[in-house]
Amino acid sequence: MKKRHDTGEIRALIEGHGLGEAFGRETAERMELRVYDDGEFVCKMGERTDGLYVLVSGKLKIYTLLPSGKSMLLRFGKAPSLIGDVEWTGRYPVKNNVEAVGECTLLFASREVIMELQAQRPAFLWFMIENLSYKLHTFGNATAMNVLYPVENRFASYLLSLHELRDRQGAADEIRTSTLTETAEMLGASYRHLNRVIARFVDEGVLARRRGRLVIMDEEKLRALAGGHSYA
Amino acid sequence: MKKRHDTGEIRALIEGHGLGEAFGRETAERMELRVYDDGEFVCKMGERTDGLYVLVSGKLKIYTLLPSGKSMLLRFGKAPSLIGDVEWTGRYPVKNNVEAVGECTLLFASREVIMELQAQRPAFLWFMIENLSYKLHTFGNATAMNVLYPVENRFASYLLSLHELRDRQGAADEIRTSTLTETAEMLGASYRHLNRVIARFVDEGVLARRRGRLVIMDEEKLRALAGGHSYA
DNA sequence: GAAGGATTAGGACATATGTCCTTTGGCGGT
DNA sequence: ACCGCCAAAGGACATATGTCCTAATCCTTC
Repeated sequence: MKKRHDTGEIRALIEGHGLGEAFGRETAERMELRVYDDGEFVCKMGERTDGLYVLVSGKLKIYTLLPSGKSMLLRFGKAPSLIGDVEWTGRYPVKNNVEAVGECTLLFASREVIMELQAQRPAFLWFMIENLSYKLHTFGNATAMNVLYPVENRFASYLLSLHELRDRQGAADEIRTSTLTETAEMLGASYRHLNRVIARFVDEGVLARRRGRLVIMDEEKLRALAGGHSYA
Repeated sequence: MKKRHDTGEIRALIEGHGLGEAFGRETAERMELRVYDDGEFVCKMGERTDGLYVLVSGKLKIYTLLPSGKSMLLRFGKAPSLIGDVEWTGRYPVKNNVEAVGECTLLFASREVIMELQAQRPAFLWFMIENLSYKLHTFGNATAMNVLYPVENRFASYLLSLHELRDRQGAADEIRTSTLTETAEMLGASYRHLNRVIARFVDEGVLARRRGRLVIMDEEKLRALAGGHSYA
């Protein structure tokens, strides 16, 4: 992770993402820019956050590790997503892993700066409230999806999320599934089962395997399988 | 649902639940007390809330209805639990059903009153933020539980939640399972399957069936089955 | 380019859970 | 007391998913 302190750039990013109202003028000078490489962690479970992050470019994978040792994908974060909003009050430890998927840039404001400049500003507090509300509101959907829908649908949704990401980055035609084992964990399923699902998809012409990678053959069918739900 | 406007009583409840700081002095006069009977709805999915509620006595069952027609238990709310905190900004429609389990009393402040008296008070905004953070923090656990654990464990947890409720109300020894079909829906399982699980529990001496009702025979085993997770 | 480890692919079998259907028993209404 | 309905109880069978194992592949390193 690399840090930058270009106040002009930070100011531009804040304005560009419509955050000018939430963060006052002066805050920009005290914020920094943090750039993460693919696979780097913005924060890990159990740690304490040092402040508040705003994703301004790239995509984040947010997931949790369970006592059983399994992991579960919660969602993907895209700009301008707040990270550490649950924890920045200092009351809770980090509960989920946040990992960069491709290069990511985040704005960062330390807890001290926020407490000093923002803690009494209603505009900022409102911003936090609306963001938290939004998360709670959408989180419900994700939960329902996890409980209700079989792996088949969740996997379709997962693929589409990555697919959209790919489009934005103009990368190759293949899905970036670091490893299928890992993907299986994301979905809270066993590798074996995911494999079965993939086999079925290939059978039905939705996917194709190419040298171990997956290629989407029929985006329409995939979208139908995802059933309107999305991790993105 | 019955309303009351006893300002003295409201003030006492606010103080008694440590909410004095969050709500200013003047707000009490503009709040009301709403009493719900067992089974009544505090709010239903899709409706708009009229304001913010604080549960001060009784227990609430919070669940959601899914497009597939199934329902899923999210959690039980106990005092002093905020209801409508996600929706009160008016940005989102109600997403979950909130139903009284036994008689419940809630403090109520309309959106107008809040906007007029609280929207610019950092103390209130902080209160909301901390509450939302708390919910997001705990919600993660529930989700994990739903995805990870089989019906057997979730049901054990559900029974214990109701059991604790019963203790507090000093009611009979039987579990209040309005109907097993409904319970099954709460757990996101089919009635048939829940029935199988119950049969197994009876086999193992954890539960007993008595005239269609269930009786806990071995609370220890039940607690072990719940594995430390709880909907309460 | 061969050895070794990781990753993928898939067979065999067990468990979790769903759907459909039948029987039984309790309880209100006549 | 009789009827009829609804919830409870459970059989039969299908699907979803897990665990354990084995074989084929790919990639890295020596």
